[in-house]
Amino acid sequence: MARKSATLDPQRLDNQICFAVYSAAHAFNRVYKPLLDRLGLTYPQYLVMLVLWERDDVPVKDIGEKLFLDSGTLTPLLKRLEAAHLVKRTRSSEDERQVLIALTPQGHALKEKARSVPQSILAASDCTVSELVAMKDEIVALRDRLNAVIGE
Amino acid sequence: MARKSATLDPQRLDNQICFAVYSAAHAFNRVYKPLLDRLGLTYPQYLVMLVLWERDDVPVKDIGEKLFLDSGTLTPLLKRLEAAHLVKRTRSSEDERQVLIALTPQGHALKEKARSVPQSILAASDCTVSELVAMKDEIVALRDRLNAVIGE
DNA sequence: TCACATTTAATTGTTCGCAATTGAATGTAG
DNA sequence: CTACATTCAATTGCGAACAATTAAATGTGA
Repeated sequence: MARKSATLDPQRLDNQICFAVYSAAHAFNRVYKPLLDRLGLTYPQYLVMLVLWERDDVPVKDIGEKLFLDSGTLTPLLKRLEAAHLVKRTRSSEDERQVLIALTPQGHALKEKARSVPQSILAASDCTVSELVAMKDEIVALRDRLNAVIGE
Repeated sequence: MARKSATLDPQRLDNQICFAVYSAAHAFNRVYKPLLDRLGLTYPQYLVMLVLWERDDVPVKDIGEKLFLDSGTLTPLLKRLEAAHLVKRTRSSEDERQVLIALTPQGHALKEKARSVPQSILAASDCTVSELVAMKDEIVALRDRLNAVIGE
């Protein structure tokens, strides 16, 4: 068996894009932590709030589709947000299977307090906005190709 | 307040690179799942095995530094790998604080069975090796910049 | 040598993330 | 209208991930 050079060996940790993505996600999480602690949010909770700040009063399913999460993750998370008085959960009267998530006044107000978060992340990233946008678009395209394979 | 256009609003979910990375990591995990199920590994366990296939008989701390994980994550994970007879955990005689992780024969043998995993991922990614390598390098550079900020 | 700090893994408690299942509501084919 | 299938949220169980703490071993300075 021909020994592959280390820089090409596909079974080597440092050659795997998945590990790059995995470890970058954790690095982001650690940068976010102190910023979100001040808001009383975890990172996944922050993502849910981002969704709700764009459009309020949405069923759990819609949040799940945007974030690629299921009810097993969202139900307890949303209950914690409700316990923190940031959202209200009400069963839809039109379709009683659905639970609608609406922001409370405190939930709305938190958007202002969170306004500085993205620029702090940009600073920590230490690169230009256009570079980040380009990377983001590439990563999203890769993610969507991966998700397409899963759907088969 | 001037309303920002949606494509520039930094508080919008789809404009955030962190969400791109976060959701791509989950997409990778879902692609890996059926492949790793056949090996009896979870994705983090697979990462540990990748480390050990490169260098055996290493302390927990070294694994943690490579994967950016701490003992709170690794200790129970390594105990599960030990229960699956893939590794052996022995306290170092030179430095009794350290626990050395060594592959069992089954652990070594699993490397062959795992050989096809990277190419399956490459196929699912649906892009060229050079594109993936370029993206990987960009993401690693970003990760390292983020980790540098954390260390301050 | 002795006191003190550092290193290392383990432990505890909380929160994600997902598979699998459940149960209720809704949609649909005959 | 009645079966049957589908949709949706909730639940259960397991495996990460991490903060905070603990305990033991080792290193260091006076």
